[in-house]
Amino acid sequence: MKIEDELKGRFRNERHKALINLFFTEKQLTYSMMQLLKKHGLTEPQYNILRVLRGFRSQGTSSIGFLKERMLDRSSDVSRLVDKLYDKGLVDRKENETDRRQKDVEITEKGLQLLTNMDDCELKADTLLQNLSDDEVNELNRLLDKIRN
Amino acid sequence: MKIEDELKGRFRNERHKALINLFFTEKQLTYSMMQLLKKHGLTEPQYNILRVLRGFRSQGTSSIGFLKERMLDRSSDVSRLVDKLYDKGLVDRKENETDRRQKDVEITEKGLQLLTNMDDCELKADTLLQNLSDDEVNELNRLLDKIRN
DNA sequence: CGCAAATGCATGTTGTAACATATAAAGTTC
DNA sequence: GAACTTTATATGTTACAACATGCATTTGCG
Repeated sequence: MKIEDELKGRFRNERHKALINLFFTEKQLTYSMMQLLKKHGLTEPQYNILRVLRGFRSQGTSSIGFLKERMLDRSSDVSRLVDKLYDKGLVDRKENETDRRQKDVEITEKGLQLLTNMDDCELKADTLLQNLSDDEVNELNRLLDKIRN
Repeated sequence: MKIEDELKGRFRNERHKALINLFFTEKQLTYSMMQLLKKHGLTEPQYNILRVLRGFRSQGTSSIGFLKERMLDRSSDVSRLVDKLYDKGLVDRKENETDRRQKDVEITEKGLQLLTNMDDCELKADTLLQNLSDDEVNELNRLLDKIRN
């Protein structure tokens, strides 16, 4: 459906429309993702952290700051997110030996298993853009990169 | 900057990257908008409501449900948003005469003046996509519409 | 070394999104 | 017109984002 109909609003110009369109589309996609994640008891930022931890597991533990850098939302409150994951037994946390300000965060076996069970999320995520052809996906990436410079 | 560098992550495929790219770009743009709005003491949904109220002013007052339909975020808690705007004297609110369940919401003079003073927000909003050509803006709109069907 | 600045993380506070539920009025059915 | 359903809005609760601040540790520099 076209955005004009969906929002029943008017736009100043195509540029304005594109901005709102971006916001609106993102909200819809985020909502779809969230519904999936909720089934597994995770929020989007929590899932994000687990995936980063798994991704960098071979390179050793990750500090809070390291995780923060890799979050979509840089203002993310990683300390408290890790708290939650720790409470659920999905990550481990200890003091770094050489820099005692840092915490070494690591995904647990339980966390890894959860991610494995969440394969459906990844599959679903890839279908969210199924209406686009491969070329269109590339074009979208190009345009989004360009927006941010 | 390309999204790979920004997030320092890896993506399963271009489709996955596009999804994250969309989320990430939206966050950046939202943040820019928010900073602007904050100068005027409004949040994005509050601003949104005021603009809708102004836009439909010639067609009479708006109900809460009418406003809800026109919000980006349909789950928006319009009742409480209107409360806030009412407290600030930016909108008026009275009971609808023919249907006493409904509330007639109306933007006040003060609200209209605030919007006028916020022209810079609109100008700025249009520059957020300034890196894109007109054709690219149209292409972006097309792709986003297509994502949502 | 001794001290100021920077860094890494934690925590307190405020506002708001998300969700469920409540309340009241209007519409529908018989 | 009584009973039920639907609609319009309000409110209660929980979790989390945003922002500021605090505290401990490390770093840099005279």
